[in-house]
Amino acid sequence: MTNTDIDADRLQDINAFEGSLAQKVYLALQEAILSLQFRPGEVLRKAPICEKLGVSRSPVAEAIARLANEGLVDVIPQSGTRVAYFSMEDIREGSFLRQALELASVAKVASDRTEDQFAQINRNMRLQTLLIEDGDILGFYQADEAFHELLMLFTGYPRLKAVARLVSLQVTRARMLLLPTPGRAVETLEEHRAIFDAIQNRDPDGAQAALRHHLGQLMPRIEALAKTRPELFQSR
Amino acid sequence: MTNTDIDADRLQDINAFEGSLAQKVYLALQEAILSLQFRPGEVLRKAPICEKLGVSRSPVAEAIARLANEGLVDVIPQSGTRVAYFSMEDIREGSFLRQALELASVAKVASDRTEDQFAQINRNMRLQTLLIEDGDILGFYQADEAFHELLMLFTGYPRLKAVARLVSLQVTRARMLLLPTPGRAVETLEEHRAIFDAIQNRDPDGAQAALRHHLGQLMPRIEALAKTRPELFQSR
DNA sequence: TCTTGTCAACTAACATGTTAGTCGACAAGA
DNA sequence: TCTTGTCGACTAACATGTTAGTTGACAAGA
Repeated sequence: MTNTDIDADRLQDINAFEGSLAQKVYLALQEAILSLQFRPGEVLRKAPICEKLGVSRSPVAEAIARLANEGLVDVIPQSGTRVAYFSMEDIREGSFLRQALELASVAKVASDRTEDQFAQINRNMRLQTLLIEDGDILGFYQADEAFHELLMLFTGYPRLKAVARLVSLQVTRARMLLLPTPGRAVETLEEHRAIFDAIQNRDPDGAQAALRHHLGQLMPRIEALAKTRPELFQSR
Repeated sequence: MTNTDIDADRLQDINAFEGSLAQKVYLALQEAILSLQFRPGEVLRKAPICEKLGVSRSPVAEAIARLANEGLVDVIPQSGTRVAYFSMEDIREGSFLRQALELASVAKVASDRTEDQFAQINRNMRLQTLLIEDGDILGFYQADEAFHELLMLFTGYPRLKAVARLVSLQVTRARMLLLPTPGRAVETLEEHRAIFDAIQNRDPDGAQAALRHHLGQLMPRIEALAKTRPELFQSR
């Protein structure tokens, strides 16, 4: 356990976020953890965080409690808090849960979609195509996320998106390690198109199959990371 | 909004639970809300709760924050906290999310189950049968829950059960209004048996279909409540 | 070199003090 | 009767004080 570094003050300004102080601190810390600015195993010290952000211990304590609940930090009572290591078990589970939710969503959307909803998905698909044509990988990444969010949004269940995000936070963090490539983007677009076609045809089973294939591409790429970057998966 | 009653001190002793003070208070309050001892619309006052439970405001505040996050209470900032009303939208969503998770689980279990796991499910099924033979409806209710928990447990994903519980808390609360009947218990057992048979035959699709049918029985019965007990679904 | 015991520094958890904002009762006026 | 404005009681959110428990460094002894 030589890796007991202390976190520095590489935190965004708190006012970049909105809500209560606790909410702001929570978002700032989560951002830092998910973007890997805070690395697995690093110790989170409350006092420096309070000082840096200019708030008292209460909102920081509440924020850390939420992060612990999400599994992004490990709290050792009466001792300390550290950024959670990657865990393949957690990531596999998160992937499974997310897939379960998205499969149910896409089936419902394929069945129940309105024409207006379809038009919005269509627009997103054309945007994806456009961004790939321009080689804007980062933009495509965002459109990709928007595509999945649209599917969940159109179920009409407002909490769905938040739940899906919650269960797959570890997956989201792990994805940060996968550098996006043009080749993979093209493949992704094709997989999205298969889902899109099934939705157009109001084919729930086809949409599920296409989505299952799409999401199935992710885990093998993350599994490979466990061997490339073993230090991030340490202990646990 | 004439229904601004104040909550009384009908709370379990805190030491019936374990964990930190905040955890104990959280569990005690959640218990009271889910069991409908605290009724929708009632105002939660911190001071009496602190006094009754013999703790300071900190753990109570943390407990209420968690309940708000789960949607069991509505916090009006700088004003007050009240027990959330039932909302058909919330309940439909919870049911959808739970079904999504359970469908994925049962398919995986039907595919991957070990003989030992099957034996445990088999034992639970025989227990259910036994309890119905004896007319022990309450016991059957618990075995029913254990049946579903086993399915989630055997996926090998430890958070699954907690997530499923989290997303369907409103459904759980609503179920408290459905008085269990011997007739429904017998039907339930038959539906469980269909799932069980598909698991025995390692038939994921069959298991999903059987589970879908089983879970599909619940929502219509809850929908009926919205007309029988409209006061609980008020406003929102 | 390897234990073992002590102790200081640090922490989470809890208690308590403070503040700004909301709500409802009630009175004054129309 | 109905509106309107004031004021006090209450609240969530935040700041700060307190406590008990853990950890790790280090020295004393084997």
